[in-house]
Parts: sequence; C-alpha cells; structure tokens
Amino acid sequence: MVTIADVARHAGVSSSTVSYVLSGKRAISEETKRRVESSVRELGYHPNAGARALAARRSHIIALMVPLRTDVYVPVMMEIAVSVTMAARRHGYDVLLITNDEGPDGVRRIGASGLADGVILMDIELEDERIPVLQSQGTQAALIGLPDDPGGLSCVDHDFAAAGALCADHLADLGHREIAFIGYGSGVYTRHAGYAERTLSGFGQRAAQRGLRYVHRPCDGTYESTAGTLARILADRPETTGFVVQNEGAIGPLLTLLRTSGRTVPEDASVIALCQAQLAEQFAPRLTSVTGSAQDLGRVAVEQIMRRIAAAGRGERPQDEQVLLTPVLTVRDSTGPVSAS
Amino acid sequence: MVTIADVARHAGVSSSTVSYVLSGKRAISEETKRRVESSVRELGYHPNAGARALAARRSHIIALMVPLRTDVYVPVMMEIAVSVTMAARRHGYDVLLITNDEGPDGVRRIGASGLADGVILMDIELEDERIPVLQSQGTQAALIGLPDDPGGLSCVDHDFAAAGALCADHLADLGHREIAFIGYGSGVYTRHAGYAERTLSGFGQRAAQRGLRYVHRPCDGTYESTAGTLARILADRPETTGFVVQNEGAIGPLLTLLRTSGRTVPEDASVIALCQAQLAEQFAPRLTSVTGSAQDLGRVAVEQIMRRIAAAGRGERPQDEQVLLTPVLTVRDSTGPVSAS
DNA sequence: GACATCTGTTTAAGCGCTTCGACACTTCGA
DNA sequence: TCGAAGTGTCGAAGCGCTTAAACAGATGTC
Repeated sequence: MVTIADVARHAGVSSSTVSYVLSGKRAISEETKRRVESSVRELGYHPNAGARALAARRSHIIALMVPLRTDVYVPVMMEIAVSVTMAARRHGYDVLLITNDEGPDGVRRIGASGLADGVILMDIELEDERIPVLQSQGTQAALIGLPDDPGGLSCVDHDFAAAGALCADHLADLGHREIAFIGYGSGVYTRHAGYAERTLSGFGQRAAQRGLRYVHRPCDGTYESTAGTLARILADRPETTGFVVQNEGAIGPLLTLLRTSGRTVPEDASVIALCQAQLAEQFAPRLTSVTGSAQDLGRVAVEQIMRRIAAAGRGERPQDEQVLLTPVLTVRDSTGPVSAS
Repeated sequence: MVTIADVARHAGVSSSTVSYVLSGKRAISEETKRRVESSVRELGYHPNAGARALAARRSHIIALMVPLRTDVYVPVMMEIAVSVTMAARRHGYDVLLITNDEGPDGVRRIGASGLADGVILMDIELEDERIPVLQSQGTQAALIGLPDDPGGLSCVDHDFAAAGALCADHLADLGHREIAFIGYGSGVYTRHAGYAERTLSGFGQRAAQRGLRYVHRPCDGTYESTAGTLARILADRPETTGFVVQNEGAIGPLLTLLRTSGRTVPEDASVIALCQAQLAEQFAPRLTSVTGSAQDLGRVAVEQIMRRIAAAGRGERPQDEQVLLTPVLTVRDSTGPVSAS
C-alpha cells in the first residue's frame, strides 16, 4: 500500500507538504506542487480513507437513506440515488446506501460513528421519527420531501401543488368539466405522505378556481384495483372526460380499460399522468404528463448538504433552505379538447 | 462525541477491555462484559468508523457498482441494491454506492484508498475492463453476472440458459411450433452482455431439441420499435403463435399491439415474459413468466464477498465460487394450448 | 512449595493522515 | 538598516481505535 510518506520520500519533501498540495490549504510553490503531483501519479497514491477521516474528522461520505416501499415508483428512486451519487462525486464525496428499515437508529448509528458527514433522507413522512434524532445529534441532513415542520433542516421536493394545478389548468383549458383524479393507494394517504396530499390539494384548489367538478379515487395500481376504481368513477360520474393519474402502476391498466369500455383517448377521454417523461412516452398514445426532474432532486439535495457541511466545518450555523422544483407540463397525444357530442 | 475511553472510564476498565468486549476476540468475564455493555448502551457509544478502519485495516464497507444504463430493467437493479444493503448489514457491513461511469478507475480508487473491503460489480461484460484492475490490486470482489473468464473471482447470476430453456419447454408442451423471441435492443447484443446471449442460446438449443421453429428479434422496448418488430414477425412468419419477451419495456406495447391486430391472448397467441413476478401480474391478462430472484442475487453476492474478506483476513487464498440461480416458471393467464383452427 | 498453565485485564505502540506552530528566507516600508 | 509582514516548508502532536505483549492472580501439577 502506498502511503503519504512514500509520496513524500519520492518527491523529496515532507509528508505535510504532500498533504497541503493535495488539500490546497496552504500556499505551495509551483515547482514543489508539480513534483508532488507527479509522484502521486507515478506511485498511484490514493489517501487512506480511514486515516483521513480520523485526522480531519470528516469522512467525505454522505449517507442516503432509501425507502423499501414499492408503492413509490422505483425507477425514480434509482434515478435519485444515481444523481445523488454523481453529484456527490463532483464534490469529492462518496455515498453510503442505508435502507429505511434501520429507521431512527440507523440515523443515530451513522451520526455517532462519524461514518458519514451528512445524511440525505427520502420518503419523508409529515411527522418523521428520524428528524428529532438528526436535530439532537446535530447531524447535517437534507430531506428529499417536505416534513410537517422543516425548522432547522434543508429540504427539496417537487412542487406537487403546482403539478396538481398544472393538471387542472390544462384540462380546464381544453374544456373539460368533469375530472377524475386517480391517486395512490389509500395507504399512502393514511401515512400522510406529503407529496400525495399536496398534489391533490393543489389540483383541488385550481380545479375549484376553474370551475371543474372532480372526484378523487385512491388506487393501488394493480389491474384489478384500477378496474374497480374506473368502474366506480364511470358509474358515479358518467360525464367524466378528464383523468389525472398519479399512480404510475395504474396508467397501463387505465388505458386498456378505457379502450375496452369503448372510449378512445384523446377523443372521448383525456388522460394526463403525473410521471416521468420516459414512462409517459412508452404508452400508446404517448401521454401528456406533468413531470419534475428526479435528477435535480438528487443534485439539489447534495448541494444543500455540501453547503451545510462546509458551514458547520467553518463553525457557522448552516443555512436552512427549502427548495421546491417547478414541474413541467408536456403535452403529448393523450389529451385533447372535449368533443362536441 | 463518545469515545471508547469514555466508555472505559464509565465502566471502570481499560479501553482495550472495551474493545475486546465489543469484538469478542478475547475472553472477558461475564461480570465485566455486562458492565461494559451497559455503559455502551447508557452512553450511546458507536465506535468511530474512521479510527476503526485505520487501526483494524478493515472498513466494514463494501462497494456496490451499479450501471447507469436504462436498458436494464431498473426496479431489478434497485431490488438488488436493497438486498445487498440489507444482507451486508446482517454482517455488520455498510454499502457504498458507486456508479459505473467511474469505470476501472473507480475500482482502483476504492481499492487503493481502503474505502471498502470489497466490491460487488453489476452489469458485467464478457470482457470487463474492471476485472484486471481487481486482480492486480488484490481487491476482493463478487460479480453479479458472468464474465468470459471468471478465473480468480466469485460470481453469481441467474441461470439464463435454463430460463430460456424453460420458455421453450413450456411453449412446446402447449403445442406451439412457431415462436418469436423478442429480445433486448441490438446494443445489448453488440455489447456482448452475457445474460442476453445466454438466454437466447438456452432458448435456441431447447427449441431445436423440441422441434420448434423460431426467430429472434432485438427490440428497444419503445412502442414504436415494438410495433416495427411485431409487424415484421407477423409478415415473415404469420403462423407464429408463441412469443417470448425478454425486454420488459416491450411487454405492454406487445400486448396492446396483439390486441389491435385482432389476436386474443392466450387464445390466438401465447406470451411468456422473462421478468419479475410483480411486473408480470400488472398486465391483463396476467403474464406467464420465468423469473429469477433478484434478492437472492444480492444476498449470494454479499455472502460470497464476506467469505472472501474473511479468508483474506486469515491470510488464506479466498475460494472462487460460481453460482447460478435456478429460475422458476410461473404459469399465469397469457399462455395456453395452441387453438385448433 | 516451586513451577507451569490458564484466565482476565492492562499497557503501549502504531495505523496514515491533518494541522498547528515553528522556522528560514524573502520582501517591504519607514 | 531594521523590524514587520509574507511565503514556503517542516516537525510533531494527535485523531480513536486495535492488538501484540506484558502482567497479575487463580488454579493445577508434581
């Protein structure tokens, strides 16, 4: 194993000089810097992570706690995980993957052991048990998702209320008057997952402003549950012409069922999905969708936590930031003006 | 921050005694052990990860290198990542997430810095550039996927050849004689991804044994490409009654297109998918599928690497293991006997 | 009763790095 | 010309842990 002492000997300097070249924390002459850098390259030196963490009291690792649930669309989680990892690397950080089932103890473990300099939490509940732990330990954190009380924390999330409103506006603009909002399974609402509630209320408020009538129906996203949900909608509100779907799993079944029931999309029914562009393009017809960037979510969370770690390192109180990312409406082939019948 | 010295003082012993209680590497009296353990609990002590890694030359971290590609079904990757993380935790290990875009240098970095005690690699190509790095550094590794030459490495993968054969057998048993095999996009084959080639050849061999005629068509998994693929199949081989689909993205479009072309599943055409059970159940009709457990893949890889790390720690040469997991055929509603027409 | 053996504990070295303070040398301003 | 300030480098302490070696005391052996 190549150590900093090997590099120092090879370059004919002291090991502290090598350290300063690598960290840039002190001025070093061009000449010395060049010699050290070429020794580093020649010997293939990589600083020992443990020693560095111990001496600098900074591990250059952030932990990412991912949910185990499968009622959240999995590819989005993966996209976030990957974008977090890549953003972190750009700051010289690595990412430790923690699963949600470790719960508050997991957060405690990571903080107390100094394994990670900060934690990014996903699948935030409105009253999340992990948050008090964070605060009591002084562990730096960024949340992907908005808790009830974000005091003393940095958060980033999609602006779900705006996404809901965008759906209402688009359907209203096209002349629809009776809308069905097909949400997540009812478990998501009883758990008070913020994103589901905020989408719905954003949609509901704008719908009211625009004079739309709507029903909200939870839906598990299986074929059976979608069939049941749709049957009930069509029985209760046969005049329904607009569908907003938030549960990705329900999209395929819904399109199939609408076709089966003799409704053509978009002539007889408009469907707008709250999902990733990639997914929206996979259906026939390609779906009009409202999308937020999962990548940005990960990137912003990393930037927030980097700022917090840096501030804490300078002995300052980290700035709490709440960022909501504006969603985008992409009109494709599944929405159209309500037909004159 | 609570250190081992704090615990030692609190329990009235030396810090090495605390260390030995925690690691179990020396005999400690029941009485002392109890006192130390209660001090640990009372003070909320977690050993400092950096110090531990430095002193013991073991980080208790394994790195998991995940692909960025999206042509592999993403939820499967996530499931593997999660099962790796949970299996690692059971061994007192944490998981560091690395993206494939770091390539061989990433492997070098992790190994040389002692950040991780071992690496799990996914998305293995038949001649993978990362493998020579592993070998030259002596970094312990387990591969999820089979390289061309697995000498000196532990690997685990689905038995894709058996999966392909299972598909051929099932369709042959039902009396089908003309089969279309809808594979991954052609990029996957030119990249020589082992899983795609092995599935195809396992299918092909068994098909020949059972007297089946078949065509193999690569397919991107978009709606358009599936439409093109199917049109060509039906034009070239109008007698085709059996479909084997490996690309998850193509499943939905294929079902829709078959329906559109007036073919009922399973009466006129049987469809068998190589995909996760969860996905297979989402379609209508629910798909007969051949599935391997993604969870087992992750679990086995972790167990392999743990054995390797342990062996290397004892100064022994780690055992190379190659494990193929047997896939399972689940008959659902999308396959049936060929209809007498 | 002297010696070896076993059990349980402590002492102390050292893992590879960062960083504080010291130092030598140069440059500047008065 | 001298002290002050700035620049570039080094020496050494110390981060919190593990572990080899030493040691103290109990137990067994002849």
